[in-house]
Amino acid sequence: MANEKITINDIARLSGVSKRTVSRVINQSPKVGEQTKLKVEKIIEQYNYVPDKQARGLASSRSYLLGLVYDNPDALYIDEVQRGILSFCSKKGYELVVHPCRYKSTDLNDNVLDFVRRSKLDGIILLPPASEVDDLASTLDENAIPYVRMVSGYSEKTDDFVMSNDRHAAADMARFLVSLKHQKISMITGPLNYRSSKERYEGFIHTMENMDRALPDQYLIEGTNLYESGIEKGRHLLTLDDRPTAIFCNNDEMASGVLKAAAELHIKVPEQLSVCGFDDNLLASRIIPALTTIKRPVRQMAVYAANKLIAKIESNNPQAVIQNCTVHPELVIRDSTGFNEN
Amino acid sequence: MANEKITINDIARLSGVSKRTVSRVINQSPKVGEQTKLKVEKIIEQYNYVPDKQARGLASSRSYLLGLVYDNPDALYIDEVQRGILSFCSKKGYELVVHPCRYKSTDLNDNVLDFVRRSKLDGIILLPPASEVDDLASTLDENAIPYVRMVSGYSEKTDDFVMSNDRHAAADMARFLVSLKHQKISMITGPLNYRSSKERYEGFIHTMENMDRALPDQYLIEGTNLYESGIEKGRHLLTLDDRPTAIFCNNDEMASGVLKAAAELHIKVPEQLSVCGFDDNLLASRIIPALTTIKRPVRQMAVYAANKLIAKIESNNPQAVIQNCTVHPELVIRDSTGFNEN
DNA sequence: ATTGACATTGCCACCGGTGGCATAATATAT
DNA sequence: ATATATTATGCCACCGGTGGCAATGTCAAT
Repeated sequence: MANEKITINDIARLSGVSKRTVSRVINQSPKVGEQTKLKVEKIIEQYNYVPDKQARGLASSRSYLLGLVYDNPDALYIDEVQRGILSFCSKKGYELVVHPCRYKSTDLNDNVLDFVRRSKLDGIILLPPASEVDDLASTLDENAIPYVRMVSGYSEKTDDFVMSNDRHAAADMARFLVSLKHQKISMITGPLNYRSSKERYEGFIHTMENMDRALPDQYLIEGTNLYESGIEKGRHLLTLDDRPTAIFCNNDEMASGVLKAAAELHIKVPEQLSVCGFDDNLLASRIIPALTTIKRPVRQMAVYAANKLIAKIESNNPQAVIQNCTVHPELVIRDSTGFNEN
Repeated sequence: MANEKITINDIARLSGVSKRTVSRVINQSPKVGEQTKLKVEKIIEQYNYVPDKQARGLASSRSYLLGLVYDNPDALYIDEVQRGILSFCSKKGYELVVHPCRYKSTDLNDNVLDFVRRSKLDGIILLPPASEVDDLASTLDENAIPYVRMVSGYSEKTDDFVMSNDRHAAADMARFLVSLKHQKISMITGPLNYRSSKERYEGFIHTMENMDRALPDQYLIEGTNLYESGIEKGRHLLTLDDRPTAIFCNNDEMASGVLKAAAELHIKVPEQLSVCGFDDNLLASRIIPALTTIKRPVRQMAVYAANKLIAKIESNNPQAVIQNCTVHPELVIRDSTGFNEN
């Protein structure tokens, strides 16, 4: 099966047409006669011919390579995203090139531009928080580089976005905790300059306010999204004179930290304290007690993103791009939350 | 800075030599006059010229793309490997294309071959368990595709391997548990057809035997490396009439499962039971109690692998390849193990 | 029969590099 | 000085496709 490599010239000769016509068949050009097309396709099939990406790229300045740009320490999230993208793009004949970066670095724009140019990527997918940097998006626009941004929140300009409605999910969490009769509810937010953190924060506290349960200042703390931050802020909250009975964390990492702090202080979860997170990463189901959290359909988002990006690349008219891609995370109730006993 | 793209022809014209000579400079050919070389390099520098990978690839059948082939559900491991490889290969001008696969599928060989051909990859890195399939390695050899295999264990044919001495590390664990005065020690192995599982298994039980502490049959169980398997086998072991006081698991995933089972059965860790794993993935430090485990220097292995692969690709003589790459995992003692109290 | 419009196909240059060989320049031997 | 080896450089074809345009064929309209 794995013969010597066979080129467009071979196919042309074997099917008795010019290579240009074969090229047209490959690219599904409409201006090819029906029977010619069938004849060529048959030969292509028969010899298992696949066009050479490099040659194609050189001639048409395409590479059939997509880039994934991220600055996110959450390996579980990254892995899920990669698998989602690959599941879609590999069947479309694209491959995925990965590119971790430092989203805060001053040369982020140049760095990403370089990345795209060096491998002539056809387009890139941006993950938070890099996806939140509008300046980067502008630069990509200026250079006519197709891209899709995965973000939390929503935007009118849906063309370039795949969105997750974290705000709504955080509101669900607020209602859930209240339904468990908690009176003293606290939240450890992520860095509020991150869009996702802000969405979750606002969704949560606004809902609380609407139920006349506005969070007092000492119950509202900004963390860094890291485990260590969860421990630190957890310790702080749990040693307050009037400690909360429920803590909602911006992500599972910090929620794990809070569990750690609670364990140190011999506070029982969920009997004396309810803890919940956001993401539903692997940790959430493994840790003891298993975390009540919010599951983001990350893989689904990644599939949408790949779909959208390829649509953008392959169509010259932007209308062809699939429409609004918004995804709804949902509450997953496990063992770290319970009725308030007081 | 980001001018119109500048090609080898521009450089040739600007520096007053032929493009062939510029090509020689780029490729560090020795047959270029010293001052010519300097002159051209200066122009290249000045105009920030980078050769086009596709054109280069088309002409020389190289792509400057490396592939990463894996069938491993451990996202943390994969992420670490990716970052390790990238840290080395990006500065050498290579990019990384990722390719999850099903290592058991009957068309693994064809699948991987296809992957390599479609994108004309210069070489690939294989991760366990795919790296353990000798048949795949043979196929790659036959097709003259450069590759490096990351494996647990050792091999005489060090050329193609980056190895981790898991056997030795497992022996350390055996000695550690014995030093804690445990008498009834159990092991949940991974699937013994995996090389890594076998190495850890043998390192552990042989060391136990050498200390006259051979494991009785009922304390030796084969698991699947998955969390659920840890729960199931854990339950089984902990409900034996004469249950063990220490359980060594082939990986952290299963160790987490055992902790879960222990929690269900109200067995206190580490007071009544010591549990330990292998890998030191994120979970290990986050779970409560934090796991005693063995840390594999995964990133280091990945860097070695990239280094070795690129050396193979770039040199025609195999001697240039860096020598023996063996890495030594080490014991990390945390809170899930303690002195046997009986 | 002639012409024009349109659909189909082919020809050739070109994308940006590298390989092989010829040629020019310089050093060494006779 | 001349022949000979050695080094440095240039020329041209080629890698495997695509773009633009010309050529050919078909059919309806004049």
